[in-house]
Amino acid sequence: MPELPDVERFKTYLDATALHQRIDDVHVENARILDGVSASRLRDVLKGHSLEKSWRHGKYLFVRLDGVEKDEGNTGSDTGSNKDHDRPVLAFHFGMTGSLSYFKDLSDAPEHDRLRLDFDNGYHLSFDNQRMLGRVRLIADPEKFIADQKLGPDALAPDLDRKTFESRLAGRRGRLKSVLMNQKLVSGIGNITADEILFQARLHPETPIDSLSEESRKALWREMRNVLKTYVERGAGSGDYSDLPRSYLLHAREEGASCPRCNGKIRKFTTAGRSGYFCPACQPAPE
DNA sequence: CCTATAGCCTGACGGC
DNA sequence: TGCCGTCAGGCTATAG
Repeated sequence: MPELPDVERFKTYLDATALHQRIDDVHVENARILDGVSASRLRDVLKGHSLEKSWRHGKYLFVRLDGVEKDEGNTGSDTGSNKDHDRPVLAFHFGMTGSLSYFKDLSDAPEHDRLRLDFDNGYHLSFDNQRMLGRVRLIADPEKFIADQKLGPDALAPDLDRKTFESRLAGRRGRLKSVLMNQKLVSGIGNITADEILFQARLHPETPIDSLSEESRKALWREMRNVLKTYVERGAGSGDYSDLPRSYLLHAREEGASCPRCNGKIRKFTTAGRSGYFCPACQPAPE
């Protein structure tokens, strides 16, 4: 499930619920979802601290910790350890399934609770991750993390402009859909939003990226921003995307469904092991 | 360097 | 009802 719009919703949710509360305890229900940090170290680092600020980059949700209590024996000398960049950051990635869940009663814990924080107000925050393809990390430097992962700029970053976008796609030879989903070029687009962007831009998913006309490249840029913004706005809150415009492909993700725009038949196809949908009439094959 | 393909995981669903 | 294959809103390691 979690693509850019979903992770944006998780950020809103976390901001509205779990910030600024002291973490009393940490439960790692399944250590498989941890990467680069042990359960005991994660607990040691989190305990007594609070979540202070979150932000999203592509499909990652970062959460900076703050020190509610100073470490023992580190009280006197102020060597700059209080600066933002010295505080560790939690990095959530949800994989194909998952979400965050904030609740009071443990009986309301999600079924696939993999990591749970207990706050001093009696509430809990759980990392819900059925298929365990998601990962939680503890990182020192988010900028470095993004650089190390070679992640491209966030697809909705305000300072990402069309020129930069196009320059990042330049020189690629792959098919349109797999290029859009390559997080190293632009971060945040997944299977659903890739299909939607291509549908709205009226581009065939298997168009070689290097064959796009100037006009098509403009449409691609425009619809990438439009579609992602629209998904974020309409999905905000519930994560129910049924309120998307009628002209959106999301309502017709089924072989043989009628195209929301031309009433032709929607077709199912497979690229890179992922199944997708498109309208052969609205999105004619290249050549 | 690049692109395309298995494999990782669990669970829901449809066909037999 | 039960079993089994398929498939799922992602990514990585590996092959070509």
